[in-house]
Amino acid sequence: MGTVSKALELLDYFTKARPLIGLSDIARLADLNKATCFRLLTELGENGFVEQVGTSREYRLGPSVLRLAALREAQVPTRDAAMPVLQSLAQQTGETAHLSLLIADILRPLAHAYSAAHATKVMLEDTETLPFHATSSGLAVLAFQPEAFRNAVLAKPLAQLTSTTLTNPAALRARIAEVRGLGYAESRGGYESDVHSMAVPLFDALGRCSGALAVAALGTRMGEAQRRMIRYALLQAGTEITTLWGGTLPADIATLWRLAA
Amino acid sequence: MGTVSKALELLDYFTKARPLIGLSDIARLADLNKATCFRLLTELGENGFVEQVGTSREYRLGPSVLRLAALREAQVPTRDAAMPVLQSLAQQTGETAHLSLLIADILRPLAHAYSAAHATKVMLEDTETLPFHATSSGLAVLAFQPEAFRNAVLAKPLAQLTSTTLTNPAALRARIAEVRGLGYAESRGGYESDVHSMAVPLFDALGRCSGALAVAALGTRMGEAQRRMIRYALLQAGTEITTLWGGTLPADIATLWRLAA
DNA sequence: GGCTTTCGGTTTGTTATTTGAACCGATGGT
DNA sequence: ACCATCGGTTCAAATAACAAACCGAAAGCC
Repeated sequence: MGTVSKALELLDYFTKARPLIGLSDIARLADLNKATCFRLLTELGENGFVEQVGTSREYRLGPSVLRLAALREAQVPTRDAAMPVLQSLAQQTGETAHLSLLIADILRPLAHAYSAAHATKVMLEDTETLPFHATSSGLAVLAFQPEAFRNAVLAKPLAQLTSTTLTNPAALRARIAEVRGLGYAESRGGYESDVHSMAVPLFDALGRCSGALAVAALGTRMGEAQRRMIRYALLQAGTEITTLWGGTLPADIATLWRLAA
Repeated sequence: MGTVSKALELLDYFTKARPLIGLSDIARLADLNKATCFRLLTELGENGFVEQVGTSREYRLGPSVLRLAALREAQVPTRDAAMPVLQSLAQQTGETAHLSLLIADILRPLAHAYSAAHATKVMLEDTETLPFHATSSGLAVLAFQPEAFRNAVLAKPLAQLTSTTLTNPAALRARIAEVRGLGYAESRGGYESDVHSMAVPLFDALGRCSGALAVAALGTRMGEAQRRMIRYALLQAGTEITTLWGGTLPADIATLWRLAA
């Protein structure tokens, strides 16, 4: 791995739960030599990607990322464009809606919207990564990736997150094929035991699947009628976001979604 | 300069006016060998910091920056916290308000707000960098930096942007000392000949000046009464934003502002 | 159609940067 | 007084980055 990747990877260790990291800590996390790590952090710091704070000299993300993100959104309004649709999806379904993006081969939540309809709702403030095999978003994305990508994901160890998580590669392949045939994915307690969710893939301008849109609800609320309602709202919202992104639905998906709606 | 800095610098060549850049172009811009540049871009791409688009394989900023910016704002709500104040400042003064941040020794606009009061207003959609010597924001920030920083800035060539731009280092030093004594800065056509502006410095939690808040108006509208009104609104808004950032005004500035208000 | 330029991308041997272990002084807990 | 750990530094050894030349494809241009 190149030096640049090592430096950029350091940025990935900052999360909501761990916003400040000391030199020794981050060196351990990244499995890098402390001196190397120091040099990388210094260089990141000189460019405003991290900054040091307080007397303990811990590092945190710097202001440079703000400028870049603003620029990216100005060019490709991914988040801003999707946000209203996401909010209306949450309100329509009365459940938690969230949108995730495939970034550097990892599926990451980008935005979420909650509904006020129920006192109990699925929260995902601190989720950093969505496992492909255990979430509806992951399955939806996986179903529309090149075979090579799927193989790479299924070749890695698959965590048994709950008692119902599917971890058998062969079984997952069958499941994914099914998702591809339906045009949407469903997960019943595969990520957290009492959460059910449904997701649809989202596509970019070249027809590649670049993310997923999902609705997550307590399993106890997921009756057949509710499921049908959510599926309908998801297909609508998925079409809308893909359109807003200037994306194109693959013809077969477009057909599937039209029939299901 | 280290490899990491070179890679990060590449990201800085993307601007609103130049959102897509080809390999050869960016190599020329950065004055790097094409092979080197290619490797850096590839590595940035693998981490989602840039992506290639279209048949011409040009590069643009990738989605990774979104995630990092969201994280940064969650930890240090710089932009989100300041935005409402900025908007109210624009509305109050009837002119264009903008906020800039000192990032890696460069003063960059982070956000701006327009007023609907006049059909003619100062636009700064495409401004990427604010020259320290020729803008009120620049002077305000410069006045409250360590001496070494000031020296470094004044040692570089200073562009004569308009007929009234001050470029003489000695004269600028006197001007900056004056700004330090007043607690705010003013520029009359130093950046664009028909634009006058006033700015106040903003401070972080350690009392370091980390940015500036400014109001820019057409010079023809900048009478004495208008200037007094804008100065008052600026001091209020500057205090407010510094407070929102968890920053502390240096005692002398706090006194100056109290007296001026 | 053929000539030239420029594009994104690749290859190569040489060179300079990155690396890791050991080392500092400071700090804090026992 | 001791030990562990912190952020940061040093320097020889190892590795990754570099520049130049090259490639096929596409785009002007005659």
